[in-house]
Amino acid sequence: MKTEWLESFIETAKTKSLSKASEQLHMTQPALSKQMRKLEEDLGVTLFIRSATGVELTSAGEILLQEGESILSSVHALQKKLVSTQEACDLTIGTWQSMAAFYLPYQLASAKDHNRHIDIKTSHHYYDLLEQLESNQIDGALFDDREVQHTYWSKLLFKEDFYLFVNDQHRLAEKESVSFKDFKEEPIVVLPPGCDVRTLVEKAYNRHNLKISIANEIEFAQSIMGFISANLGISILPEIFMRHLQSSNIKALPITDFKFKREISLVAKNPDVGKMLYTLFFKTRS
Amino acid sequence: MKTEWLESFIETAKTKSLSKASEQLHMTQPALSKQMRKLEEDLGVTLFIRSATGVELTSAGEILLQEGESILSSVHALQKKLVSTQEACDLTIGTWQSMAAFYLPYQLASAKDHNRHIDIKTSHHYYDLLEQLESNQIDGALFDDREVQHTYWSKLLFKEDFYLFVNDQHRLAEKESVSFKDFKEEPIVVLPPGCDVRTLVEKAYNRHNLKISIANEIEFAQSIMGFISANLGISILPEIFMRHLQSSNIKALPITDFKFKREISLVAKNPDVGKMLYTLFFKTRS
DNA sequence: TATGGGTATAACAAAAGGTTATAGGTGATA
DNA sequence: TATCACCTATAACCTTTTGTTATACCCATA
Repeated sequence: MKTEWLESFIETAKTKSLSKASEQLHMTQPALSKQMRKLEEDLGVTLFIRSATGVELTSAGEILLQEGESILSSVHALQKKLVSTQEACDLTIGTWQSMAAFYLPYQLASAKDHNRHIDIKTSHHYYDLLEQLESNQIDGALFDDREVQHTYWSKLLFKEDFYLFVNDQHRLAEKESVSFKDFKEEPIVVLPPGCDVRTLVEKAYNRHNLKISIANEIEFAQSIMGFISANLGISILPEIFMRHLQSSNIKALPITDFKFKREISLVAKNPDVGKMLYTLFFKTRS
Repeated sequence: MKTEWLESFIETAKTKSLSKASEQLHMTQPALSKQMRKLEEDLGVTLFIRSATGVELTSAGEILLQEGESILSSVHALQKKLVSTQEACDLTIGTWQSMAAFYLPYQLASAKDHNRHIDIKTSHHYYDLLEQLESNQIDGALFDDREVQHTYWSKLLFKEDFYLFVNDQHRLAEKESVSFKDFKEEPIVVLPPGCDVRTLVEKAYNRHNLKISIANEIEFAQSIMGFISANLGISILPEIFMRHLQSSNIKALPITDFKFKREISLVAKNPDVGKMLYTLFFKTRS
């Protein structure tokens, strides 16, 4: 049985007329006539006595009119409750600014059929993210958690390579690709410690027994791009920063001997919430 | 929203699996998958977290599982109540045996979509029918009520002519039609007084200033046919008796100067019940 | 007896709901 | 780590439902 039929029935019973009710219900009279036949068939009872002057209720119809309304209203109440409980748990995702700028919006946009509000909170450090997860300020976090001790639910989303970002006037800008020896002496602009990019870059330098020479430490990745654009420095950043680079004077060069990749995972305290976030926003759709 | 969706949801929530639930519900897994998407869309909430290992409920789903069952059961209870109140008022129709034999069964059969039990009670006299109407032993009666004083609801169903019924060996059997002068001397077999056929036949004789000559008075119309079939008499009966006459040795001849018609009406004490009976069983369908 | 308001039906178009076939993810296991 | 069993999602297709318009018919009434 359809609740819509019940609504139609109640209107029809009240107006004692299929034609009048059909106007109220914004449908045609034959459509309503069919609906009411369906309802009678479905319930197995005769609800109306139809005549050329309108319809009147049978005794079964009278009962349905009384009790149907209460059923309908409990359905509506339930629906309201469901929606509100869902709204009550609007979701907040914490991550780096780069992800918030270049990745998250697209993912959120790709999930059309959800009905939740998503907030995004950006951080500069692991421990900010972990703290916010622990205190339920955020429901999920996006970062490379391989070097981080935690007991949360986690799910790998994607891996990405690192590139050397240089101004197109830089001496290396002509090259197709670079290796550590090409720039090992050169100071680079880095993100602050506690961010996965910084950790991985340091690991890569260590692996080559090189000591990283830091030109500047900048919290906002966007500012690093500004530095490079002004030819004030170079930097090592993951692939995601290449987006929106087309019309700029910055080049991203593959680093042949940078063996590490960044692996962004979705981390959540509550596994159910994590799975839901994953399913709704990050699962690759065909 | 469809109650069927709710049932499907509950089964799915309980088995935590679309495939398993779909078996229980006797449908295919993709069909159930579609249903649950529809339900989510209709309610505007996410009910499941789907994964390759099955589904789990979101918090909205948990609530729906709890409260949905009670809604479903109240719907089922309501339906039961409706059916039983309708069954409680099974209908009884009173009429002559001829109507019960040649007319009523076809009318009842032609109304396929009702769901009531109809009883038929036969009588030989007006006052039996009226008494049973008054005492609610019958809900409706079929007879020609023009000569009967009553205050009930009434609705004309059809009119029919009278014919002279004779054995095919009878001297009049060769004629295409007859008039009163052809048989005015001949005694006829009649139904007892108090039945509309008898009343109308007497009126017709009176109109011609003839005195009816009664051969036999027989309560059961069927027995009259036996009399004629054995060539023991002739009779004046309405058209309805011509049904099932094909393979018999009885002929029905139009009576050219029999001006009266029988007018069978549906008579009911309660107008609503009358209208319902009319609508369900006697209204001419195109 | 024409007319206006009521319901039912026919014919058709659109939407919903089902089916099979198949893809692709996940976890257990050899 | 390859494979298998099992899960859900999607595509393509067919049938049923549900809506529309046009029209017939019934009935009360002016």
